[in-house]
Amino acid sequence: MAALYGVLRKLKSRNILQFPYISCCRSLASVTTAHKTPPLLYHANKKISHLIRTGRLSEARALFDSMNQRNTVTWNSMMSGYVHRREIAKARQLFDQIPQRDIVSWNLIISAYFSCRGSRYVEEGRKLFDEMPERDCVSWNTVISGYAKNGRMKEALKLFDAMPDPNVVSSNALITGFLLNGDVDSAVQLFRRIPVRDSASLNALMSGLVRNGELDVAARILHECGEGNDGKGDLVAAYNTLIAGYGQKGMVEEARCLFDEIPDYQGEDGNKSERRFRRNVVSWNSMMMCYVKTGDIVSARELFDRMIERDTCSWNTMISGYVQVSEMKEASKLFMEMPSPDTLSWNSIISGYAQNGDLGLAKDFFLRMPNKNLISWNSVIAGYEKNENYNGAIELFSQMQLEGERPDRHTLSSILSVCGAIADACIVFNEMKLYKDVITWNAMIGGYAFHGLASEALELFKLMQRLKIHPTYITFISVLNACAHAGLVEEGRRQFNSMIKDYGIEPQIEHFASLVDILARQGQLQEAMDVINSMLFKPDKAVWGALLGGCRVHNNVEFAKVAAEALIRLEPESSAPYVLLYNMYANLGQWDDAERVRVLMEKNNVKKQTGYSWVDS
DNA sequence: GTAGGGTTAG
Repeated sequence: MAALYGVLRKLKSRNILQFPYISCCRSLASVTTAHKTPPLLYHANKKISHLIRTGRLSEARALFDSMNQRNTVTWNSMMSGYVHRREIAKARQLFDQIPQRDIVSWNLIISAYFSCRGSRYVEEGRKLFDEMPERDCVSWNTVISGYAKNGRMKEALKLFDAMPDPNVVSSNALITGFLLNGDVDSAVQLFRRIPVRDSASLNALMSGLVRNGELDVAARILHECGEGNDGKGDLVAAYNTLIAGYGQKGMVEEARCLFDEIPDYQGEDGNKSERRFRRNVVSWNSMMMCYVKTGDIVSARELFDRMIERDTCSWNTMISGYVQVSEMKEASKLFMEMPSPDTLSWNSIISGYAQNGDLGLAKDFFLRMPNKNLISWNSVIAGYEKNENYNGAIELFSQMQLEGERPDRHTLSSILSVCGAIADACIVFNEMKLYKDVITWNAMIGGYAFHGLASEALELFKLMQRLKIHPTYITFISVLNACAHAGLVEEGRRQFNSMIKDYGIEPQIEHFASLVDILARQGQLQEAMDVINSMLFKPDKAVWGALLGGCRVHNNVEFAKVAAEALIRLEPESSAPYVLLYNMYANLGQWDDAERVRVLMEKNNVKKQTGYSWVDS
């Protein structure tokens, strides 16, 4: 046994036969651990990992704390629970306490740091990687994919060149990274250079190409890889990705063609059936989703009825289809019929009732659901807002934060619109005596800011400060928004700094977006760009949108191009950035550039939405 | 117990 283990170790260090090795090693490891580890400890470890896999982290921790004997596997399992939840401080605490760390302990903590956004974490992860006493290929792959996921391809490539045995996993990570940055050519080139590709290589390439709107390239490569390949089993996932990609763009016919290319065979055929090229659940789900996207609920249902094996996602897709066309009866019928509804199923039903004006049922389901998440709250709050039940929305908004759920931009946009009837909101606010906490203050300030009543928002903020009510990061989003609307550059900067210095609130991406907005609106575009470059966050839609908005007002094509390209990369299907850029070029008489934008839009199959004009903006 | 890839909800 020991000799065999040694041989496998050597193979591993040379990176030969990754997958067989890993599966071999897993079974072997469990055999050896079972031999050496006392049975009680062995079973306790199993239980911890089971609890973590089923999301019962606190139970796992209780068991961990109660154990009087632990080995490194115990520590690592417990750590992995925190890593999964991105609770990095707790993971680190455990890591620092482990009596005997092994490579897995190091790999775990490093992967934790790299999976958090923000360069501070990346640097810490890298520091640990440099410090670790011994590395295996997982360590290298973790760091390379970590850099790639954070868009830092320079470092990723440098490590790729430096690693002792470059392998297919790190190549796949690089492909993903290139495509996150929109670098299609490099991704395709690297893909072609991989000596022995596996199914994940093709899948990484496919999903990236689809995200970048390069459906033609994706289709070509997919068919190239399929030719002369009789073990086509691995291709199904790639087909599924492209089918879904066509669906996103409403190209149902192309999707259906691909779907029909996969042999229609369902059910068991006894031996090694998994490796055969045939439709699986995901293929059916993806095709169904294409129909749902275009509102063709009949065709979707046809597929649903033909499926022999349905999973939760099949049910959810079908339910969301009925919700979309407001057939709540059928939606809830399926919900009742389905074997085990998950959080997503509940959320679909709740948002369905909420959107269709049945707040009572929406709230009923909401109260009954077992595991609420942020989207559950957002769905029901959005429902109250759309149905003009403002008090209800604000009440839920408060309740949500009392239960420790942190609002995001979806929540905020509902709650800001809630203050749509600003006079009503004001009355409600003044009448609230008992329940006026920081959250209601936030809602009110946000309401003023949203309606461009900047001085009212800032006044209220000052009053709040005088009353010694501690503002939160949400308060500052509204305050900064108010400054943006009122064109108060200096005030905005001052508030941004005061938030950090006086209140110790770390700026989030929303605050940066506001700051960029403030500067860009006043034409300080270089300063706005400097802010973007200085952020630890990867700029998102709001940030680039703010910059683009400023560019438009101040007719700055140079920065507009940068912002529009970034937006197109983030949301290739949205027509707004194309139209904006087109109009700017047209205004300046740069017709060649304008035409290029129009062609690009056509190539990406983006439909111009009503409400945007080619001529006037 | 650690690294890369496919479908669904606000």
